Amino acid sequence: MEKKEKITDKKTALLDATLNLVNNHGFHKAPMSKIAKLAGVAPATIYLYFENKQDLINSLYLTVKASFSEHAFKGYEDGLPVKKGFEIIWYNIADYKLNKIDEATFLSQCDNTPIIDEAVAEEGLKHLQPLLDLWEKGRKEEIVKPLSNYILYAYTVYPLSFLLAIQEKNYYKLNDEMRQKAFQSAWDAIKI
Amino acid sequence: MEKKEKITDKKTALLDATLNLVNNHGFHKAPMSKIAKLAGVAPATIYLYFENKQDLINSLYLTVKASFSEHAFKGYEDGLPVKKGFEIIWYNIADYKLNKIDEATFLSQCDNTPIIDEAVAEEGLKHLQPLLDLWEKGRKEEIVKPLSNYILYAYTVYPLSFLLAIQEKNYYKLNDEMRQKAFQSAWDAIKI
DNA sequence: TTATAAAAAATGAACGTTCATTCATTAGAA
DNA sequence: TTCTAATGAATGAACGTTCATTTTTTATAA
Repeated sequence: MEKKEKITDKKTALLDATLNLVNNHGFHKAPMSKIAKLAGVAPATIYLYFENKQDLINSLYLTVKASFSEHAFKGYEDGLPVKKGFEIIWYNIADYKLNKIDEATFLSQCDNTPIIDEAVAEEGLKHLQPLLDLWEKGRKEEIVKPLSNYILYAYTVYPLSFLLAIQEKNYYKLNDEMRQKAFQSAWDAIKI
Repeated sequence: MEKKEKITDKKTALLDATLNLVNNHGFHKAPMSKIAKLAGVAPATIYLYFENKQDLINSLYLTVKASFSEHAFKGYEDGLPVKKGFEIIWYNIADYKLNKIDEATFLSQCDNTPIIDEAVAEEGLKHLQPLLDLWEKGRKEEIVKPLSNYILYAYTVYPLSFLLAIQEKNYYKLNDEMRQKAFQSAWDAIKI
């Protein structure tokens, strides 16, 4: 028990350190030596927990992606009305992107650069299935426009990445009122 | 005349090479030696045209951003009706993002990572002013929702980045019909 | 035009540094 | 004592950049 916890401890510290360094300085300025130092560990120790740097990055990506997906579907269940279900998921994602800033920023970076191995990136996509199912239902009920999942995603979830980036740069937080308006725009974009 | 052209030639070749390597393998796997080789030039030659690697990347960013902005406002003029003006600009941007794939992919990467110096990144933003002015007009005429420029951008232009990425990964091209539907969604998101 | 000198552009090898990774050794728990 | 986790110094490869030299272009004079 204790042993397991300790292992997780250092592993987590390493993942956290990597997240911070890659976010703030980019992959190319996040050397293993600095990651180790920030995690309070010797460089060689990294290799007890990860095969190499690429494995470290891939693991971080999958870890963060999993936490994101878990967040996205909190309180959601199949069978809810389409708009209600969509609202729940959308606000969950908004909360994650606008509060867990470091994690969300890192995901943005991974999705827009080739730093993650392709196979790993694809694995990260599978978590969104419930949302895709919901959209399918919405299309059948003619509540949602007959658009591909890609386009629906592009106009509802993806804009949140931009709002996150803006929020970070301007050091201001999107308040509840703005968030409601943003949701309305997302819904207007895809509703029939 | 000839001299000027030749200089531009090598500089252009270097920028092109950088664009390709950074796009396909990321900044950290785009060493100066490879950039030089791909441009058909000796490594030392790069330093005749650019101060260092950072300057090379910054220059590339500004060059591409300028070409993007030029494209965005082709055929647009002040005084057009808001929806018409927005349509022209939106389709221009869509054309750019979906056809000039390399350039657009590179811009995405720059906007989501810290590889560009902050001051340079801010300079790249100034080009969009006519669109911001148009939105201001739209808000005054109560055609466009009273949302900040950030949100309007997030729901109209930004989604195109996602569609670009998808198009790249799936090797399919968004046809005209899909493009029209995408425009409709963008407009639905922000119109009153 | 041709020959030659001066200037500019381009080069490839070399430099110092930084990096990811390894390994012999040590510290600590069982 | 035995075994595992952790270490810090060591290593070789790769990197960005520099520099002495060569090649190409331009300018000048015959």
